[in-house]
Amino acid sequence: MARQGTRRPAVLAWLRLVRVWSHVNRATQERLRDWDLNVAQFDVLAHVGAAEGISQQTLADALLVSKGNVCQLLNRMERGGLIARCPEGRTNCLYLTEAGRLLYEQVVPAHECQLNALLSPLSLQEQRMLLQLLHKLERGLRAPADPSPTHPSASAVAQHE
Amino acid sequence: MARQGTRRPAVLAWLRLVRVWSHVNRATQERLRDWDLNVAQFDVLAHVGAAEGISQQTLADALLVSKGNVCQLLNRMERGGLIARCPEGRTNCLYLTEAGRLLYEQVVPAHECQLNALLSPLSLQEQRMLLQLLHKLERGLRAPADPSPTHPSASAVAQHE
DNA sequence: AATGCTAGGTTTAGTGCTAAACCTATAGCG
DNA sequence: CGCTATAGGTTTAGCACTAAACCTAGCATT
Repeated sequence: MARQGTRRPAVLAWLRLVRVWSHVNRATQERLRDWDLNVAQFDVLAHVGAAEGISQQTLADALLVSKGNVCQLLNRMERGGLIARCPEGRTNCLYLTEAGRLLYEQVVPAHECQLNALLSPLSLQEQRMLLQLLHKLERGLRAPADPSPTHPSASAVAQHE
Repeated sequence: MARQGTRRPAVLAWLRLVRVWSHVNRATQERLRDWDLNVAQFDVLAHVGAAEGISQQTLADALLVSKGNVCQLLNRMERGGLIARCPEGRTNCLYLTEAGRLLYEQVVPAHECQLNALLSPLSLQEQRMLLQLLHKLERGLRAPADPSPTHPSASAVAQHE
């Protein structure tokens, strides 16, 4: 309670990011219930719809979830008639069914629309700024063992203890 | 993937935000395993340590989780000797035990340090920019759902004690 | 061909969270 | 007082995800 003043921007930014994530996530979740989808299922639908023929493993990597999870998700969605597994060699290529594509073409624009609305407290320019910052951050995160620690901003790391 | 060009900044920003969230979350999770804590338990520890005497309900609201979840978390942490429930009226006031405070004073700075390192791809100024954008976004998100913005000034400062 | 290796997929045990029902002490009100 | 409503906490059923074991088809090497 005493150390509010000592909080670094990184910590505060993370707290806010978590809250924003949580809020948007919940809103999304609620909205998707209208189509009997949860967020993970939507992600599958959107991803397969945008890149048909993708394999389960690749899909799992793209969605940042385990392949076991993808397998279970697909079981349900296949049973629900949205997705088709098409064995090819030893991989399953994934495609939308008729129903799947129909749903895709409704729900994806709706979702993008909702996101647009949710982010509307920021102007377009601010959204682009946010996008850019997150992009930079993400690239930096993905290369943690970066052999070129060129940034003098490493002072951030060194300043503890 | 396919239709990148048609995507609005809001959608792209959200995708990036999710990836950043996921990455940092995982990194945090891994680090906390050294102390036999998961993220939720850490959050409880950090929050109670920063605001002792808080009630379970208030804690749940602050952590954006259900009170049932908090109850279960506290059961374990109480059994683990980190947290003490102190009944007062019909509410339970929460305090850290000796061991809890000891852990708190190790793990919270370490966590903040890790966050600092994780966000270090961004300069301090960029972190502040990010913080500001997220702050604005968060306020905007909370507003449409909440028709009574009774304390507009307080929300800016006293968010986290 | 026979052998072994590996990549893709599936299964399963276990964890963490939620929603919703449940319990109970207190507050409010007649 | 006594009765009800409700806020805080607990319990429970169920879902979503993971890690890790498992399975098996295809490939390489011999």
